[in-house]
Amino acid sequence: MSAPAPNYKDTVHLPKTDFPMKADLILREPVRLAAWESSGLYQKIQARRQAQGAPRFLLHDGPPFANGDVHMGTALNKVIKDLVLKSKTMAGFETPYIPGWDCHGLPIEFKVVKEARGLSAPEIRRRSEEFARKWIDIQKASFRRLGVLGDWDHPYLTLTAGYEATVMRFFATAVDKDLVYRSQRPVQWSYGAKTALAEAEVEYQEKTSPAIFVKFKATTGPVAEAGGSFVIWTTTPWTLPANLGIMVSPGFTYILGNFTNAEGVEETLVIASALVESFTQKTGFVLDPTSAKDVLGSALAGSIAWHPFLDRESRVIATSFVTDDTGTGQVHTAPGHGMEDYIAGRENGLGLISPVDDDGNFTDEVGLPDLVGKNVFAANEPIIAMLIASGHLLGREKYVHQYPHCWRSKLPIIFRSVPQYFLKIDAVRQQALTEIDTTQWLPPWGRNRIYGTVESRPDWCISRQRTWGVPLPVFYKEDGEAVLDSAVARKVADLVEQHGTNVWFEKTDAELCGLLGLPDTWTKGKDTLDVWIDSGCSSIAVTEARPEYAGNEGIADLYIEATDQHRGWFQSSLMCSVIHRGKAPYKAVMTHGFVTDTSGAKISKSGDKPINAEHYYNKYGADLVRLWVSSVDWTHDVPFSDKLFEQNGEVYRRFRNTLRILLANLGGFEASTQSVHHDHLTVLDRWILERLHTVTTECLNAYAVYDFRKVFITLNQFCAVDLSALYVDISKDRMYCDALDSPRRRSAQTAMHRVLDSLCRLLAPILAFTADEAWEFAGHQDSIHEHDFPIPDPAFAGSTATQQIAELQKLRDVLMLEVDKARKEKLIGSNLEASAILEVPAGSPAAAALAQRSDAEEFFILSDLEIQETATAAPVARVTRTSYKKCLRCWRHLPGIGQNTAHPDLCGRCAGVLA
RNA sequence: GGACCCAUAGCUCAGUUGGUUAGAGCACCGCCUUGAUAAGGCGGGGGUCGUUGGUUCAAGUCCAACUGGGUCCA
Repeated sequence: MSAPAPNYKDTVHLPKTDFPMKADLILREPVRLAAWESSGLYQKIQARRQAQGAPRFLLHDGPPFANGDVHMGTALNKVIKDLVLKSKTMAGFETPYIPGWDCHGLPIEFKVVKEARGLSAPEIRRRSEEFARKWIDIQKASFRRLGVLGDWDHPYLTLTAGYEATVMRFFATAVDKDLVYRSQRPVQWSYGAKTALAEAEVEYQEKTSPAIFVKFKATTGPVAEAGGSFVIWTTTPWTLPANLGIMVSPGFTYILGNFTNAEGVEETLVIASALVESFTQKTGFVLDPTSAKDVLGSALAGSIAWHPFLDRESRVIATSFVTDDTGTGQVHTAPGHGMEDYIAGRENGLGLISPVDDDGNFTDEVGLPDLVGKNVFAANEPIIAMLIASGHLLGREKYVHQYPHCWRSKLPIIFRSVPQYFLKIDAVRQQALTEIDTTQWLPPWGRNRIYGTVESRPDWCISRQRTWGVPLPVFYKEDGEAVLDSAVARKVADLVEQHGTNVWFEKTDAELCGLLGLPDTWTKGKDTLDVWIDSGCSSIAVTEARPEYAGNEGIADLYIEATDQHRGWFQSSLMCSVIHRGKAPYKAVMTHGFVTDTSGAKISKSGDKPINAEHYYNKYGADLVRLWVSSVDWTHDVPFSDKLFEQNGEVYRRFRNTLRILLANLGGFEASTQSVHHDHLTVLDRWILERLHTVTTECLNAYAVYDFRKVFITLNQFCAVDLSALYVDISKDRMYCDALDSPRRRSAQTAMHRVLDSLCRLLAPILAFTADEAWEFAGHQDSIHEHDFPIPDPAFAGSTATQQIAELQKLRDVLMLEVDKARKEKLIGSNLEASAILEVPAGSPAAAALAQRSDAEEFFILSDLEIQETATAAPVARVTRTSYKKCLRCWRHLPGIGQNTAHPDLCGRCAGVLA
């Protein structure tokens, strides 16, 4: 007879929102991005700050090389920059961002030349530019897709005429300051790429070299008087034809004595005393102790020895370059083939021989007809054979060491002397070092990295024998004399600014001289400038020149690149800036680690499979990539794997669902008219706002020091622990079942509204798309990115509610343990079916926290709770199944159900709501 | 060989100026929930904090050495 129970579900205020649970980032992000771009979001953001007269924060973009896809390392770099910019923006700064690309250089030219041999210089350059522009477009699309905001329509490119002219004018400045010279000097030469290489273009790889002990007959000095020979040890036999000397250490003690090997060969030799034992071990020559005599290195210096296979003397000199860890304590010196050899040779007037051509083959100058035209490494064995034949080889071994290789051709480099142009580093070194110490380095150990590099770096070889680059603006007279004239360089720069650098390559010598008003017999140089000069000039060509940056005088607040740039761009920028304006181009420099595999080994390097960023933003969405970046410790290398990346999917879902439930609970809430004054908020609401105050403060502090990981962790825990597990769960009863405008419900909505607003703002730099989406569903017409970070509300700076809730949480833990036992014993199912007795020590803080019984019941999400103050030392809980009836609307089991005749199945509260 | 960095749960990491029983997220196991549901809640297992010494009433935390991993430079 009884009528079916009314369906009370329709009377409950369930959360309601159109904000989708499923993110569909791959579909939604591009739509939002298009809206940002078509509305000119970046420009609006900057314009707003300009109108406010906001302070400027200038992040100068380091130009990635326009070559290849955006891999996770590139994405890491760009997203970190964007996190900095977005957070600085929201913290109140004007943050103009002009992205750039490094366009010239060997890697591009290498690919172009590989595809087609025998191209003319202008054609190589045309194809190189096409190649660079293709990759700029591809990379640009990736960076935009990742949500990086900036002036993408007006980036800076090092290949534009204006930029190239600036580079030439910088060269002119250096000439004016007498910092440029031309010299035959050993340079690191790649015969694979046929060019000199910069420090940063060299990578060390393991190589096995033939190490040999070679006898040099003494002709004068103490060794000659004993009828003996000097002995050198070298891993580069091919440099012996260029030998002009033997270095010894003046302080070492040398043993001069008779040595005999197993075959009975007897030699009178001189060996550093510390190395006699290893010499014997490696060559089999044993010293006869009775013949041994000590000679000090300083006594050997000045002797003359004779070259083992050329009709030439080799002078013994004393230097500080000799070590006693390997070899014989006597160092083969070929000034044309090594930096230390060169310095020693110059100081001692040895002269210089460098009989090797661009291809790494011996020239006529080598003095041995059989070797002419042979690659130097292929000449090692013939030279060794010759030494054996003449009896000059005392021993040989295979020697495995780290040897410098060309970063492009992967071939071992050689030291070779060719006429090159150099920048005098000594003239600016002290200033550069001083500037390093006025710069802030993040992390701090970066200071030592660059300081050491700058302290020890030799003069900067700035010429390259390449085509795809800025021409080195020098001419040569008929007799070959180079004209280093800043006025000429500036004229070339003006010409280039008008017509582009191709004019240099397309015009004949005579045409060019005509255009520049030079004698028509002069010829143009064939070198280009090192690309590190290009990018090193960006503070002149961009930071100082772009109107957006006017007023900064070329000094940026921050540079951000990977840690390898300490010896790359950070250094070249510093040197160029010190030469140009006597100051560092940056106030602070931040470096991040490399993306590595999970074992810590470098990936995203040529040779290994690069991890393409496109794969990840197309599969998971840009916000997932951004979230991953924010979760990572950029001060060290960043391990990466699919599994690690996907771990963040769970975190993302938590953020999204937290935003969603807040939005859903706020449906129909008018904050301006329906908010509850903070004096009338419930303890629970007060508590979450106190937590929000703390979280906001922590996040703002973390953003200020670029500690995005701290923001990530703080917000994740706030959402997971405070909001999801506690606040949202606990407030459900009043949100769903109270009257729409009950004070407790409005109190919760007041708090939730604030939490949502702050959460969107704090998340915005990281979840650029999702935070904006939530912002839209919260009823805003504009973008979250046009707003500021939340300001912590001092009304919630205290901790009265926090302390009270902390007590309740402890009691909750005790209760939940028992509730869970009861559930596992099938005594109850839902927590609301429990009847709990909680004993707390009388007079304890816990007892005080329970003073508001209804708050406590709500907090524990229990309907039948009895509290007893007892003499127990610690709180104790007991749980049974409740005997109360269930209210069919709010599902709590309460006394008094059935008393309302209109709604016999409802509790008093619910009946009241429906009345 | 030189300089620097790192070492805490299966994974990624927190652990403030040394001070109760070392925490979080993810993963895993069990239960509840169908009114956040391609969600949510509760409970659980799991760590001799790289090793060995030292300072201290007290060390994951400070010092030294060592081991392992990494980066840069020779």
